[in-house]
Amino acid sequence: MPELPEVETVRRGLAALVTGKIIDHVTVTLGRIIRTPDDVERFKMMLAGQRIDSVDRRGKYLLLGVGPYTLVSHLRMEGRYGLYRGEDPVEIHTHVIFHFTDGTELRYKDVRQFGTMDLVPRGDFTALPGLHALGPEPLDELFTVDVLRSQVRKKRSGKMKMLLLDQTFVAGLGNIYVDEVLYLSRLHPEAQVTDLTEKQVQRLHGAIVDVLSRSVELGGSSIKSYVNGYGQEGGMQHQLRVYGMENTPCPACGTLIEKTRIGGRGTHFCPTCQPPQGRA
DNA sequence: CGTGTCACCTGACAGC
DNA sequence: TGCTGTCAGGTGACAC
Repeated sequence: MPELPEVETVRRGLAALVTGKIIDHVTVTLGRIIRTPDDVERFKMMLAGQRIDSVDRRGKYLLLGVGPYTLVSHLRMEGRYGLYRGEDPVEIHTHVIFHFTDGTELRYKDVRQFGTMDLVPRGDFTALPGLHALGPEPLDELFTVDVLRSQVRKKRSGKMKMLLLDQTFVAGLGNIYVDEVLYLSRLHPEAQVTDLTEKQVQRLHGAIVDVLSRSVELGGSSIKSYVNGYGQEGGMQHQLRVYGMENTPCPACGTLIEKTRIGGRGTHFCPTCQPPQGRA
């Protein structure tokens, strides 16, 4: 489900819905979701009585400030949150429920059960390598062409598709937006990182910022099941140029969009606008 | 270090 | 109808 724009949309919803609420107690019906601490009972004890005082995001991670802790939540493929009244029937695939003192509940649902929660000392992410080693935040004003260039120059080899999926390179891109960014940059997904020209680095920077910021504005892409904290779909799926558009004409040149498999991930591109040699 | 494969799960869908 | 195989927005472990 979620890449940066979807997680940011969820974050905004949660910030409005649960900031200031006090957790009375927590119910966990699928212990696997809770990674830290390793004892689920301890997880529940630590959260009882705490107030949610912030909802932030880093890359694809949601960061809830709860008393002396940060609750780090990763939705992986299909995790989603919703605010319910206590008397609302609990839907299938609900695995964690935060019961608030006002009678409402924040529920975490996850069909594929891939999502994770880690409760760590506030701001201390050293025990979470995936979060700790995250690359620059692409919608931060500090993410300049210079920053992107230095990230690119760190790489000795590799294909563009793999580079953009690497969360230590730039945080928050996933399979949808990587394909969209490569299309807008006119780069073939198998182009070699080391072959990037200065001009291509600049185009890449512009494409990353453009695609992600447009998607955040539209509330993300709803491809299958994604909805925000209010249960609403996003609007970015209607603006995707190549993802999921195989065998339809490229909006720029009319060539049929192709779908292949690179690094095990479905990869969509226009063979004309994104030639293998990567000139233009 | 890079890359390919698999595993973690369930559900949707195509094809037989 | 039902079976089988494939695929899905992510990441981490593992083998070369």
